[in-house]
Amino acid sequence: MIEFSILKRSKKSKARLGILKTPHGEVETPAFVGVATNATIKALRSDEVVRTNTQLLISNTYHLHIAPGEQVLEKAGGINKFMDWPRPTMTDSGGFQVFSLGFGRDLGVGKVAKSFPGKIERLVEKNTQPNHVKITDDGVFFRSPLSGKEMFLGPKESIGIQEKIGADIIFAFDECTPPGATRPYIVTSSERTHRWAAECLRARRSKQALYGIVQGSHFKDLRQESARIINAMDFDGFGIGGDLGESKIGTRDVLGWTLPLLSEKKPRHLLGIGHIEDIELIIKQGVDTFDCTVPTHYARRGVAFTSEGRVDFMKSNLLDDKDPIDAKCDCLVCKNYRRNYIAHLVRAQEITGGALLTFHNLYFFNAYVANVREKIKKGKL
RNA sequence: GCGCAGGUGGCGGAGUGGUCAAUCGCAUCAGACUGUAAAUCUGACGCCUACGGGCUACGCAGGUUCGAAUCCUGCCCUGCGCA
Repeated sequence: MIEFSILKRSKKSKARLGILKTPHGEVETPAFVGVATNATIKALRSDEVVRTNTQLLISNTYHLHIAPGEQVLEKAGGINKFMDWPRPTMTDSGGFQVFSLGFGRDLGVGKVAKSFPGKIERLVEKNTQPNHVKITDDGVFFRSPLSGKEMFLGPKESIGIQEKIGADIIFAFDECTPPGATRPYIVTSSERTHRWAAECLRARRSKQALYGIVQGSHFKDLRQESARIINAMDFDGFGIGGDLGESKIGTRDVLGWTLPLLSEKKPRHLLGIGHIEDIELIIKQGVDTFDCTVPTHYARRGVAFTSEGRVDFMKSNLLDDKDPIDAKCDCLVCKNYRRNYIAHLVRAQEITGGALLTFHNLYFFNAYVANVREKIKKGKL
């Protein structure tokens, strides 16, 4: 059960300022969503995550089903109580794992094609299957990369698991299609995703908000068709998933084709996109929420995002640097710690290094988006 | 002093006659990362290079051999044991 209200529509772009009300409180949109795949922002306590001003978290059906199992979360009283997180939550359906453990793994790529120049030498043709995942009309057979155990996830299974996990917002089970998939592949895959979307709606018993996911890769007509089909169903909001083209322009185009076809009254979530340089671009197209692993993931690799760009704390010259991570940041880490110490921790592989950078990066991303909201409010964006 | 073990690239440590500029790990350097198989992965890592290759190297100095990090002799050094 959610309520979404739009406070302001930009005159300069398709950006909108809104409030998303959930059983666990309100979210000011546009909002960054922290990725807590395994019911945690890796390296941080939930109370610390609150202090990064993260408003909303997304966890993962596939991972929590494998361990500890959704029953554990159900018995714990739902994911909020389980992880002592007081604010709103989402769960992804496992649709991304169809890709990441399937073609993504085979091809050695992520969902953003341009990140892997020259790597996608093999097109994914219709009727081909990935090596470690089997996609059928009813759902997907996975083999856990950790245990090797086989499991099946389809629309009904995903919804059943997500209901037990108990997030405020859940997603329809879809196939996140790989970059390099041919048009015939996308046609077949999208049809299946649409069928699954309808099944997810039928399967839902809870009062959780359910978002349908638009696919269609970088093909304009397929994206538009998918948007129309998903929009016609009784979803509470929308996810935009899959391959978003080979450049920022591609991403802008896909959103430009898709979002105007979706009901204005319902929130739109862009799945898995959000480098700093993407944020204004996607918000200007009318995205309300978006999640991205980048701030947390890069933090554990020793990279901080700052007002001056990325800073790699593995570089030895930072051992002599007595400045904070970002002089313009007022997060707890920037107030209390200097670069030389963090560089030492990162280089010595001390977990505290990753934790401090995770805190800063999340704070920085949230502050960045808060500033974008401010710009919309002031009519600057 | 005697006995035993050993001295290999920044470090640890393989190799014990040719396929060795020398497995591997660490460190170092560079790159990647967008609904997290991810505190991960990839590459470089003696010197020079017109990228074909060339040069110097396995404690030091000699020797044996077509050929030595690998065998022999002497020396130096380290650890352990016994005096």
